[in-house]
Amino acid sequence: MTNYDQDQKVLVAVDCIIFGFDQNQEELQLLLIKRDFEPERGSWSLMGGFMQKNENIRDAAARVLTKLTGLTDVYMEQLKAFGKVDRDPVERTVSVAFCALINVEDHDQEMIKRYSARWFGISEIPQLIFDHDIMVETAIRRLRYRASVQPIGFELLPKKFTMRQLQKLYEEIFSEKLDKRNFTKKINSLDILKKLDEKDKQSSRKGSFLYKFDKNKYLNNKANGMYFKV
Amino acid sequence: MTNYDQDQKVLVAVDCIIFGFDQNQEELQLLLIKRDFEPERGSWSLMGGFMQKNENIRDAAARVLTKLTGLTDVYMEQLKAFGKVDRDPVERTVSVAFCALINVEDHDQEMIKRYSARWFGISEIPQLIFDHDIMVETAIRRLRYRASVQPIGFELLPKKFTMRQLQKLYEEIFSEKLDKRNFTKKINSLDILKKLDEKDKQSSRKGSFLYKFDKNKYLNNKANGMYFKV
DNA sequence: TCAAAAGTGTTCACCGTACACCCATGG
DNA sequence: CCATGGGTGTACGGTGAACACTTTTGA
Repeated sequence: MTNYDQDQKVLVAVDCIIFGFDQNQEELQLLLIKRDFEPERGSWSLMGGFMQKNENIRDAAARVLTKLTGLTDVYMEQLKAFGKVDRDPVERTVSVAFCALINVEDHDQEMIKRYSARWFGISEIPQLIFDHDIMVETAIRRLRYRASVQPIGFELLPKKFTMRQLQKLYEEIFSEKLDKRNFTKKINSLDILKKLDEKDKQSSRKGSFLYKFDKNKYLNNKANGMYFKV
Repeated sequence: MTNYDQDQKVLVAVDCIIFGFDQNQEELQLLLIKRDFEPERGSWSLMGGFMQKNENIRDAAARVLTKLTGLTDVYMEQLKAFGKVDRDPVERTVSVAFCALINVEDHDQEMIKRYSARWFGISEIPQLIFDHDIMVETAIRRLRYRASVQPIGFELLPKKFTMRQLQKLYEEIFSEKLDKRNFTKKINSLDILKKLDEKDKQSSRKGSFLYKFDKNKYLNNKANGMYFKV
């Protein structure tokens, strides 16, 4: 075995674009941390870390996510590598961005405080360090695409949710109002939900029925293809 | 400025999935090289190389592509990073895969010989080294998606082409037969081609009209959205 | 009894799909 | 004159999009 050129080694980082859906504000949000280290101490940033030499890159991203949220087994998707020479002022670093969808209820509030992290609505994201703003843009585009192709929204909701919550979530993802009747019709036609006998009374006097995502139904109907228009 | 942890540096490679469309065989093809160095000497492989420390990752991919084909200003799209610990047996290496679309007529035949490279139809791709087969799968999926969203096919054709060639190309990309009338109708409705007065007489006695991609028309109609069904 | 959200059906326009015949030409 | 590929139009069905009223119930 020959050895490769050793002079050109660089650091590989991972950065996590963490999406959540705030039930109360009915808002798609992003979890950002306030850096308490140089460079750019005090600026807002994605949660990141360095890939270890003996660690799969995907595992590195999962580790970093767990460090901030306490969550494991989270939906994660790699976006791409960001590799401009000067993207990190300290040293040449290639960063691989991952986008994660979490159920906000589940995550560890204490851990978040430890990193001075905060949720931001996707329409009010502050300026971010390095090329993190481009990563976020990329992530939102990917989320939209993914949501139009797979029933991915359920990752962002609690186990039980109402049709209205689901609709609000998709409205946030696609940044457009959807028609209540058309939405219900579409979702029902996909045949991937189980309607429960319970109602959620939080948001109205009448109450609205709760649903669960039914993975078995989904796997049977997988041939369906598109879920929503892009 | 603090310094990051220096122990974890790794090599970053780029690998190019190079697509071409063979006019004669009407086949979508992939350009592969026969490795004349260890490890895996003699095996088929994607063209790759290492990113230099002072080089944007995208530029590294372009450099590698030029090295093999002689071409510059080629359509390239990053797929993603591949970063399993053991993907390269020699040493920990993260590879970023790029997919490139080239016009086969333009490329440098001599250079290809120098690398013992060869074109393979996408349905007859040999076993590849490392995780290159997964990269190729990913690239084909991305090509399909991209072709359904952008008028990308023209990158693979000569400047002037017939409606039949374009159709064959899309048939290859989507691996399905398309109806001649529906195809023509669809393409015409997009209003992105300029019909020329010339005919190509190679494939029939009657001859078939040549077209050119009209970038101005395309940019004006960009709002169109989808191009083909996925 | 009233305010506020939940739930529900129909119509129309457009687009994707299926489908078959005539045309032009070189040999 | 004929074999070969090139070019063209129509009819149907499905899906997305627009649109408004009734129901429930806690205050």
